[in-house]
Amino acid sequence: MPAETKSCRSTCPIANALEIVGDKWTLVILRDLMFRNLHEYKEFLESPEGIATNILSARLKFLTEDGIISRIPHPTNGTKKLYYLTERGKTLMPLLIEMTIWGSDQISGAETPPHVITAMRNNKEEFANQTLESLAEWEAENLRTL
Amino acid sequence: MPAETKSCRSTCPIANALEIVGDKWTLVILRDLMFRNLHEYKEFLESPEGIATNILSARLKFLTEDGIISRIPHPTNGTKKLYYLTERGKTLMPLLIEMTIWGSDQISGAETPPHVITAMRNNKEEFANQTLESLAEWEAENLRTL
DNA sequence: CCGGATCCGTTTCGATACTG
DNA sequence: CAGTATCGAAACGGATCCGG
Repeated sequence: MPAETKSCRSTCPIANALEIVGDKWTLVILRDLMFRNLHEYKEFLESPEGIATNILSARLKFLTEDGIISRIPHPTNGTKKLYYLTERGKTLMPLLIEMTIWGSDQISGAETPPHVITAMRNNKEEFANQTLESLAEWEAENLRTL
Repeated sequence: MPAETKSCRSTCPIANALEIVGDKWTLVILRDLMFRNLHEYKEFLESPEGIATNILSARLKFLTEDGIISRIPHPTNGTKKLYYLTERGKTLMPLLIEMTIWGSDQISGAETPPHVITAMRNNKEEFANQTLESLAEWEAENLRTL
């Protein structure tokens, strides 16, 4: 009995997400953009995971070419750039939220606040909306020129 | 306003998921286990992504040691083994579902059935339950000996 | 045959030094 | 400060070999 018939509708399009989701550093950058309000090259570098400069450059380039993020010159500081999520990039949020939830309750008893997580788990929608809102705030401040 | 206070509660535990989610081949195997009802070494090898034997071995080993999957000797064929998701492994399903959804509607207009996806998107719970059910069916047939 | 370990040529990654 | 060059380390893919 061919297994393909009963499950995996449409050849399991997970493959299309592998380039993004299957890469550790890409995920770290996306997390920083979504949940930590980071927008600068230097800020990404200082993330606890310790990404290297060439890796960061490569991933930012890939994400930009792929339409997940975009960038502008820093409004006041000419030497800096600001990176931010495109609308397409924001569609990855449910995925990142699931990652956060799963990562939270796997290290049970560790440094993870107990019921904050269950709250997040029960209010994914609200959590997503709050996060989107804070992204919108940042955009309102920094993307006026567009 | 320090960005850390308003978002990223609890130091963003995404990091805990990176070993699993940040690896392409691990995700491919998990997809095969969850959505394609594959349970044998050889079946994984034949997946369209084309994983190499040594890579497959390494990932299966890691996933086993990490408690995501488990394995038993094939009930009728002594030389084969059967791999299957543990309860812990099944907790990754929401994440894989989000990956599937995201992968589906990014390749817009491609080989993806149109409204099947939106149905899946609107019925994540149901889709998850259906999938869990089909996993349970398989277990009922193959894990009797436990 | 099947799972899987080992070896090897090639590619990719990543830490650091360096440049504009 | 953003990004590149370099170079050793690791991962990958493929083939082969081994044990049951």
